[in-house]
Amino acid sequence: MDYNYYQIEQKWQKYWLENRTYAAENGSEKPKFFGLVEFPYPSGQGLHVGHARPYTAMDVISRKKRMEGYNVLFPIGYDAFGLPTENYAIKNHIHPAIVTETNVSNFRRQLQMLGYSFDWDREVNTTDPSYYKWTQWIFLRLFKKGLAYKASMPVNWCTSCKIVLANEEVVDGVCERCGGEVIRREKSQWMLAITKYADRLIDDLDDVDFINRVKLQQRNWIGRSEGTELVFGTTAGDSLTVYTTRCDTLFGVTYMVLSPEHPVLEQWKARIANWDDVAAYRDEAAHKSDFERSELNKDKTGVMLQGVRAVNPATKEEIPIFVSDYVLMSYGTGAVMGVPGHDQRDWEFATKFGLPIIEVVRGGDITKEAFTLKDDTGVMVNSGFLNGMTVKEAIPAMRDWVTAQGIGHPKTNYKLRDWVFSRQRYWGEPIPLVNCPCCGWVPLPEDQLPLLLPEVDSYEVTDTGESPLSKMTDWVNTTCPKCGGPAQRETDTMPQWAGSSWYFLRYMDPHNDEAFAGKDALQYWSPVDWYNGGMEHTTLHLLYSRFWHKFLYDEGLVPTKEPYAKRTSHGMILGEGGEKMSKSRGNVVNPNDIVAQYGADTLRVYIMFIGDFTKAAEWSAKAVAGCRRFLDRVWNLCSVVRTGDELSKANEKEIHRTIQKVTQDIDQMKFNTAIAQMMSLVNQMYGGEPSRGDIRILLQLLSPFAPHMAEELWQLQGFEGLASLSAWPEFDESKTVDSEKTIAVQVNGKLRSTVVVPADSDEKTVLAAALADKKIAGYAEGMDIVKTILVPNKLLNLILKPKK
RNA sequence: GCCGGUGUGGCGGAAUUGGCAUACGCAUGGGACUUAAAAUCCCAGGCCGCGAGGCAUACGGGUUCGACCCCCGUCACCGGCACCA
Repeated sequence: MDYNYYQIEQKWQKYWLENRTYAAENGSEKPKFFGLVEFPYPSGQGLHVGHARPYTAMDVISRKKRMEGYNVLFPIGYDAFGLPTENYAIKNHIHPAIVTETNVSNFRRQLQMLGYSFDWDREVNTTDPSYYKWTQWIFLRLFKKGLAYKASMPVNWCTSCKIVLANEEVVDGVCERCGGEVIRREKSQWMLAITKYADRLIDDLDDVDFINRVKLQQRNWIGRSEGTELVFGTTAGDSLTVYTTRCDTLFGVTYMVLSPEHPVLEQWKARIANWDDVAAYRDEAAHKSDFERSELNKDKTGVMLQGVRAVNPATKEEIPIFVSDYVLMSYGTGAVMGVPGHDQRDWEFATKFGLPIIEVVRGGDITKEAFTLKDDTGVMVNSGFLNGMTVKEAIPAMRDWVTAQGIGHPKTNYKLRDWVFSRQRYWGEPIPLVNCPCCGWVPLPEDQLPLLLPEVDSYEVTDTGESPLSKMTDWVNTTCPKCGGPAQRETDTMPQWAGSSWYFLRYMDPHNDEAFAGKDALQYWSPVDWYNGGMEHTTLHLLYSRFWHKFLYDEGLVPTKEPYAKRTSHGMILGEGGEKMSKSRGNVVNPNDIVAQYGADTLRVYIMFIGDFTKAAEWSAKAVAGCRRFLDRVWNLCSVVRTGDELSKANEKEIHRTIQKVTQDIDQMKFNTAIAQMMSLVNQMYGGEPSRGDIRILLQLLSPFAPHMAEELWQLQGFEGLASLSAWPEFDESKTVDSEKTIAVQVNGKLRSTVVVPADSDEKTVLAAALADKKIAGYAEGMDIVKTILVPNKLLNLILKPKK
């Protein structure tokens, strides 16, 4: 009988779906396992083999957990708000909801085609009003706690399309669609105060099992830095505050620099003799994009203020103040003290403008470059009371001094910025706030949620940069929920990150219309036990969702501080030739084609066998065929009805080893070696007659990887129930060991021969066996055995020296 | 520049508290079956050498009875951040 993968896969997919085989149970007495994969953005291109890798991996893990007796929640959904859909809708004059519907159907069909054991009763879709009701509800909680606020923020503005662009639409400083100039423009935006959670987002990483590079990347992204804020007096009679991590170098400060956006400039306008130059420099900086401003850090530019100078509090000397765009308004205080001897950027600036460079830490050659080491290498000089100290000693000494003088204090800064939460787009969650001339921003009452997206005629953004919703005057004009007076709705929508920040919670209780999820469901399923996803989501999605979850925890709405107990990450699937798969390169592999040609089980086995799960892997059409060959061999071996429910003598040992290896490897995501071991077992079984008992175990181990075939053969052999719900086999370690061992024999560290001895033989026995070996005897001839090293059951090393 | 990762046959990759390097698969060669081919099944193989043996885990050192593995240095590639004071 041939392996008819098409019929078999159709049959079992239909069976699983109709019988709700993999539905998770709320309120079960069983231990739970919540395995999570990143839900897809349902693009028009459909599922990509890149999706198949992480999805198959977590499916394998979930299927094994189910067989191990867990109540498994393995859900899927769609993160369906987003730009590509909106752009497609604009271009083709189709409502984005309809585009989404079509794409979702396609994704669902493809996911089912791959035999994933998702609980299809729990599918979620972020664009569904019954879902985004709760996204809006959580936003309002944030708003009520003061964590959502309005601020003027720069946006990317395409001067030719006259629209606001997302960062990813700005390519090399120009508009991705038209190539037009992109400038920074201030716009009032909703912000979320994620920086208030910065410390906890760092510190709580100690309590979760995330792979190290995720933790590191999040820590670096948050960028906590411990330093000092210092106040400098000015000749204008006011003061200027700077942030520094090197307060020890205060005696070496020879100038100050302000960011072009620094507000003090306006205050000093009347005093600044060269105001025209300063204003011109400021305008020029404003017209530079972020890209231009940060791209070339080679040449420092700036203008010295005429008429205002600062005073170094340590030396009491007057020093000049500059404006320069190498200082960022968005970090620290927007002003820095210039220490050209010990900061490379300051060194370049001072060299260009001919400013004095003072050495205050001895140890380098400051005529060539700044000396920046912060360890014990340098010694303080030219620094009054700090002289003779190391930098490590001088930092706290100076911090104490400025604190005592009342001109400074310790301060922690972060690179992390607050989250810009507004988008001037149609296809996103409406922000449920009303702007009332009397009451200000007023949240919609809960019973008015969800605030639905209105039907609009055009999804095009306006040429003023406002959201398309702003043209809907019927929708925009409303009454204030507080005072009943005329008021206007917010017309910006939420970013795509909103819906994905809490979706894992909805899976726990997806049909609840009283709450985003019920208390019992949250208590039972929290936290997510294992979340696998791409490294590209480390600093945005993963951080945002941890932030929301911590907020919900503070509100008493979820039971755990952290949403995910464990986070792992997969490598990318590259096209043949080792390049990233892309439409333009024409190297995209469509899962539909592979399934049509070889079947879903082959695709699953191949994508798990392709290489180390955590590393990038190159697609190989030939190697796919090899995996199909393996499944054919399994089919030919197992489609013959066998006899004997006990394990066969010939295969028993290898079977126990395989159970052990597959069990351990799946837990460590070493899927490739688990499959290699099953291949070896099958190779061995070809050498003899496997019993029905042998086959049973093989099918169970194979079931997570090739579930359709395993199920079919299970039925064919007449085993009870479903392979995928059978109890995961256990191994007996004592049955995995050999009674005889092959011992490597080395002479002076080089392998010279091998001998076979009973397991656990002592040194004497092994040595005797070794000396009985012709080759070893030859080496030992005329030599003294100086030393022997035995690694039990593995190796014997003889150290020989010529006899005297 | 800073942070992290990786480097093993013709190819994808195995092997870690330091103990037989190259499992498994692809490609290749040989054999069986076949009128023949495909498919299938079996066997072989790091490189050099007739052989004894020698040389091999990016490169150069070191520690060790013994190093793909640990330490020091160098190179290459990949990812993240990047004027963060």
